[in-house]
Amino acid sequence: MPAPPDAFITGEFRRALDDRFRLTLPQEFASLVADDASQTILAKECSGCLSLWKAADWRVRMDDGMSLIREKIRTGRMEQRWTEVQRLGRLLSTRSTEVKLANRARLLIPEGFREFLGVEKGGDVMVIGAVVCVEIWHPEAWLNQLREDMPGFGELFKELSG
Amino acid sequence: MPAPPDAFITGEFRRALDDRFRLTLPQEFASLVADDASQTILAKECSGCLSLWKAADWRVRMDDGMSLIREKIRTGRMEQRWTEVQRLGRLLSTRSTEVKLANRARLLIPEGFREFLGVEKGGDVMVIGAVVCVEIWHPEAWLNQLREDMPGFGELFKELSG
DNA sequence: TGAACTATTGGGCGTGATTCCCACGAAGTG
DNA sequence: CACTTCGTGGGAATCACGCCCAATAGTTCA
Repeated sequence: MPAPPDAFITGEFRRALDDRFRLTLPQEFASLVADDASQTILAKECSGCLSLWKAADWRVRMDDGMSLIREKIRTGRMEQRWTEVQRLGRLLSTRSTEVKLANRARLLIPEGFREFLGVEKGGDVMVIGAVVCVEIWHPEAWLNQLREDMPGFGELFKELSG
Repeated sequence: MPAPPDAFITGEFRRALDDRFRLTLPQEFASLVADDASQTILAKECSGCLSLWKAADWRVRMDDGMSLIREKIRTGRMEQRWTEVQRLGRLLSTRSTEVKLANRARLLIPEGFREFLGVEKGGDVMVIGAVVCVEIWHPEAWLNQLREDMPGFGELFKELSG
């Protein structure tokens, strides 16, 4: 990530979804992933997990394919790349969307992301600070993830901090 | 791409065809693929998928392809391929039509395109922004496409379709 | 301990989006 | 000509979402 002046995003919370699929983020998270206009990027990570990003950070993360497309389009040279652009564009569309937080911290999970998260209306989710973004987990998926990742924590921490 | 710095077309929506094979586009898409006279190009992409283009963009896309072929023909590098060229010519004819968006951003899917899309009247379709065009997918075909393009999301589909 | 705040949650309501459904007219058929 | 099919237009019920406020719960500060 681009050395953000922002603090690391950390913490773990249990939250419940509305019957309208609204989720109020812990206020401290909201300010870290939203811009002044309360806009953020909501993305699909893996089954049972969504993530929230500052638009700028998300763009950086996506840059693999997208910036290339942007360039091609800008310069109008796209010869044989049309279908490729279409394909990536398609994926960009399913993968993420921009959303606005109401009341500074309330997120409406859009259709399409609900099924992906796999939580019923009114159900619980885990909201996790993942340093560079906020993750929203289906409780069970979260447990599985933990079981899988925890043993490697010490190793990973050493690797990333050393 | 034409100079007009049109915004990326993105977004994913589920929509229903009405009993007469009409599809109301998400209004944000309508203006991005239609000109002032509400005309757009409807094209066949692959079985289960149609696409909508601004006429200008479609022309550019075709020309990019055509000029390549023209070049090959001109330089005589088409020897054995004539039957294929012929086949291509044939396909070009059915590949696209110009359609007019009626009243409420409503698109009548013409005969010939219906079977290609493979959705019954009243059935659901997915409407996807593919950056340079809008795509209309048969739900099943869309899932298959995702499975193919996003193997990482593998588990999801097991759950969603199971 | 109590008052003042803040964070979180639940729900009302208005507006616009999406559907469902029907009417009208042109075209096709026997 | 009676009857059916299809393209078109539009009315209207329904639904979803944005906006806002009220109630509750939890914390901080005198």
